[in-house]
Amino acid sequence: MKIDELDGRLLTLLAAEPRIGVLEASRRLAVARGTVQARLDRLQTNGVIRGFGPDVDPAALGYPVTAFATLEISQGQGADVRAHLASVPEVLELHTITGHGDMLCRLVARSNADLQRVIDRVVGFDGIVRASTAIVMENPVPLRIVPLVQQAASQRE
Amino acid sequence: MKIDELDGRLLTLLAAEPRIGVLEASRRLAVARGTVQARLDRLQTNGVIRGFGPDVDPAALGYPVTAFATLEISQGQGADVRAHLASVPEVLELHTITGHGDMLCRLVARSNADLQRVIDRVVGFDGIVRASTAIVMENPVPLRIVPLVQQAASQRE
DNA sequence: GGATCACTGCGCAATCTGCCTAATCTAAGA
DNA sequence: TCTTAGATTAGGCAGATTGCGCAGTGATCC
Repeated sequence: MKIDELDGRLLTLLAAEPRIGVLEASRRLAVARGTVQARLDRLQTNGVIRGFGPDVDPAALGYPVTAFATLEISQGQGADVRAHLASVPEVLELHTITGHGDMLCRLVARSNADLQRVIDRVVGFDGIVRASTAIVMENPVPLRIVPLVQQAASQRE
Repeated sequence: MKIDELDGRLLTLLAAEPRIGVLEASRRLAVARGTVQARLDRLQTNGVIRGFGPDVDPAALGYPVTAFATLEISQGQGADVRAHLASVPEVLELHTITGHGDMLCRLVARSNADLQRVIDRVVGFDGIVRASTAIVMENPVPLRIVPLVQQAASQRE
């Protein structure tokens, strides 16, 4: 979907201050309330905005350790492995990636020691041939979307 | 921070239907409005809830390709490399991970061909010794937090 | 026995939302 | 150039929600 400059400003504003309502947003953007409402509807209808889910910090919940695990899956076991990984709460996301049956998943744990337990649980499943884990030390760029939105918004086409 | 069962239900509810207000939430949870308000305040104060930023889908914005790149950084160049990566809109997040100056970043691109451009831009910087990229094919488990929240909420201690 | 803390149920003023209308603009097509 | 569909604006209205405060009540901890 094509995003224009106003959409970009709206998304940036919402990212910065998610709690503001439609009315306040329209004031900030210096447009009519109806316009903001229409833009929001359109952005949501087109799937640009998936929702406004609460952004929960695993660290604050007691899971300060994050890690990425690359898994090698044996042929034909993909579906089972996915179901298994989906059943582990500490698996925050899972991707299948290029490579011979490879998957990449993001894990969290209560401590480095606890990470061992999580990994054991993750890889202790038939079909997972090999696993290599990288522990996250710092997060210089937390998951962000604003720069991309602004690039998309400024792109004439 | 310790999360109890009510916090868990509240977070789960908010994740499922982010648009509902405090009043509606209190009805769903069968507690007083003030309680929900107090819980929300506490969760936000303690950093469990970082915010309610709009969840933007890069694919809907025209960036349907996601990839993870592992970068090897030469000693002492960390800060510069971080700044460089932070300046690239297509870099959605960046982590430093275990390994000798290794970093892991999530990228998006408009197409597989465009990904080449992004990668060139990312790695075309002094201090990046080596890079290996894995393209995401499927995303069986999108970034989620509810299972972890529920586990944390049910954990007596 | 206090004392503290969380929860409840209530109320009020101010604000916002959802929905609608009419007029104006704009950009693209005939 | 004229026409038309879509976007934007400025208002309006009823109803719902929010922010805030307060007293009463359990429950828990010393």
